[in-house]
Amino acid sequence: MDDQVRMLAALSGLGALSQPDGVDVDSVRKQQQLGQPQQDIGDILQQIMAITDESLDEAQARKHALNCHRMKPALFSVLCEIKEKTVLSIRGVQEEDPPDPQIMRLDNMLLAEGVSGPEKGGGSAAAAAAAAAAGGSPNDGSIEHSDYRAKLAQIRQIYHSELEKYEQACSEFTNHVMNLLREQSRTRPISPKEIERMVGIIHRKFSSIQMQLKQSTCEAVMILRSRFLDARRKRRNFNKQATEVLNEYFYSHLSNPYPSEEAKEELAKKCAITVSQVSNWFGNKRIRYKKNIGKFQEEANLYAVKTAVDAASVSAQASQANSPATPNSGSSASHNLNSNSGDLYLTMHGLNGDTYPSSQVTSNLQTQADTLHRATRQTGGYEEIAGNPMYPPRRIDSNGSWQDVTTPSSVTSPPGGPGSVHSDTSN
DNA sequence: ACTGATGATTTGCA
DNA sequence: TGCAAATCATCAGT
Repeated sequence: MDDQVRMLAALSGLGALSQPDGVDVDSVRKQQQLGQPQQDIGDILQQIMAITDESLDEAQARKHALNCHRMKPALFSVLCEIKEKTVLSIRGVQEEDPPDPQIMRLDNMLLAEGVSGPEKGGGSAAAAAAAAAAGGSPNDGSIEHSDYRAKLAQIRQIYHSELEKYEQACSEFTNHVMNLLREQSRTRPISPKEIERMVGIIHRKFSSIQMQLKQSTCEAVMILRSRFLDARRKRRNFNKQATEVLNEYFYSHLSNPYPSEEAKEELAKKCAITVSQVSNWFGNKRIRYKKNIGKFQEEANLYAVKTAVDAASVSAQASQANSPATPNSGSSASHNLNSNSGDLYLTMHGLNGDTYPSSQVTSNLQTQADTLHRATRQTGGYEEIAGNPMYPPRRIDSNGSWQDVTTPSSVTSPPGGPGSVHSDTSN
């Protein structure tokens, strides 16, 4: 306690000594020049410090006495000057406070993502971009779109409610501190500038909380976006119809399952997927078929039936239109995606050694296919039915090429032959 | 939770 | 550049 008194006494002296720095202490000097000993100030300070040791009533009485003391204004003025000087020196170091670039960046980002911008629709552009980049069918896109928007709205809501809480807490705390300072300003010198500075400090402290909030919101948006933009994460199986179309093409071009660019485009259109998805599908299919032909044999036979039935019905229609016609006239007439004939039809045709009246073709093919289907189920493997004429066994040659064991590839997939829309035979 | 299927990506090759 | 092969990540059935 005595130390403090000495310090304060010294401080009061400092006020007078600081004269060379241009600090105006006229009032003190006047008091001193008027014969008031400096000791008086020391006494007052001593009394102030002693207040804390006394009971409340006593302190109140002392306080009143001090407030009425004739030296009080002088002391107050000295303290104000000292404080002003200290504050100025602190301000000189700390006060430079340009808008935080980090906050600005976060604000811009939140605005761009539609989190902090005008209500609703702000995030639609980002959502659309995400949905578009994710690819997939239009339906899926819209589902993703709404899903994305819903999640973004959720983030937005959390952000705004947290921001509101933050602002409320900030203003509450500021008010509290301001009231406290105002209250204290009655007993100690606190200038409005000092209050202002204190408010600034509080806001800076709170802005770090605000930055954290903005940062985590940005992170949440980024995670959300990456989830929607990363195609792998949002992988959806193609619908049944699309898979059927692709399989039909694959198995009807088994000797050379490499669709040309045009064929890919047409398949993509038919399946409502992208060309690259078609490429991916064929890439995967080829490799997986090659790895485990037996596993796919049943599937192959199923599609054989399907394509054969289709081909037969097409040829039936054709033969009805032009009476003396062979069954393959219909299928070979068109060798695009709709034909499904490929080398399969030739196989089926050769199987029976003769042409059928068109009305019988379908049922015969179906019967044979059923038998084969059963056989496949019983044997469950490619090896056992390798001799099955429904699908001539394929082998992968040393180059990894697709080759027909029974027929050279030049025969099964001639350029421009039935159902052959080949782009690359080098594989 | 486990597992096989499947669409997408990566890497290396010709 | 297109492909094979390996791998990843998710889906979907159990």
